[in-house]
Amino acid sequence: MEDTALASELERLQAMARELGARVHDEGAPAPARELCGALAASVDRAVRLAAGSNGGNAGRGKSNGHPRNSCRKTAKVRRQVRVASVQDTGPLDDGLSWRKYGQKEILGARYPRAYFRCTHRHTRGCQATKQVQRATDDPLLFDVVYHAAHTCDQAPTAEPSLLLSPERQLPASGQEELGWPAATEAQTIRWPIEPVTPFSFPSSPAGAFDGCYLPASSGYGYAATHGFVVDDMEYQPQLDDFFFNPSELFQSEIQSL
DNA sequence: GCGATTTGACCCGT
DNA sequence: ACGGGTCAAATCGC
Repeated sequence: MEDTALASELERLQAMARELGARVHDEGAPAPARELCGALAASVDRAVRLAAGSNGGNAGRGKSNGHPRNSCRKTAKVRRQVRVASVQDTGPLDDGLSWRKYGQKEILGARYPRAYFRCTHRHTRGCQATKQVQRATDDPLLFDVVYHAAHTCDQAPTAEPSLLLSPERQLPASGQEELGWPAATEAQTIRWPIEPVTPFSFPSSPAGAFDGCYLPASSGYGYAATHGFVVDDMEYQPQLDDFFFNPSELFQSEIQSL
């Protein structure tokens, strides 16, 4: 998406978030709903700032470690990069897929370490899917999630990208056509452990944990976060539109889960 | 006991 | 030599 279009969409989202907040407040919605709206507004504001910083095509991406991604020797394998915003600093990451953490490294110039995950079924089914998750230096509530390869095991992402805010910018034209990505898009939902000692300790989750709902009905982590996405992939646009035009439905499901 | 996580060591590309 | 990615033993939790 071009930057101007992105900015336009974000402005619309921002306006709707404010409108929603006003309505929720006026109609005496439950406190959790009002808090959620506030969190949404904060997340949108961050997204707008990021988009503003993306003029010239670098919306915070690649800034996390101070090095352009092209400098990474494995850049060619990068399939999708997703910048994820967590409104509240609670709850672990969960995308409905089964990931197993196999490493974590301090990255030069980055405040937070990078965590490495691979598919739980790597050995049993030979699934080569991996992802890297790193908290953004410039905004601790944002996460850069980089997916490598695609899941070749049977599991499919069950979490729909219900809160994709906006494509951040396009990936370099590095052969997405050969990815074999599942038809269902992947999404990240942030649930943080409260003030984690190590920034990345995302318990893997069994497929089906979300049951198609953007938030599970309950969680031992105490759901708090509304989750924003800033995605580097145009495939998310239809879901973006859904969110833009049906935000109330989304929040209804969230409120019910509280 | 089994599977997941942690973390230091090792490997590899630049 | 350095930095990023992965391995694998130790540890933890259910």
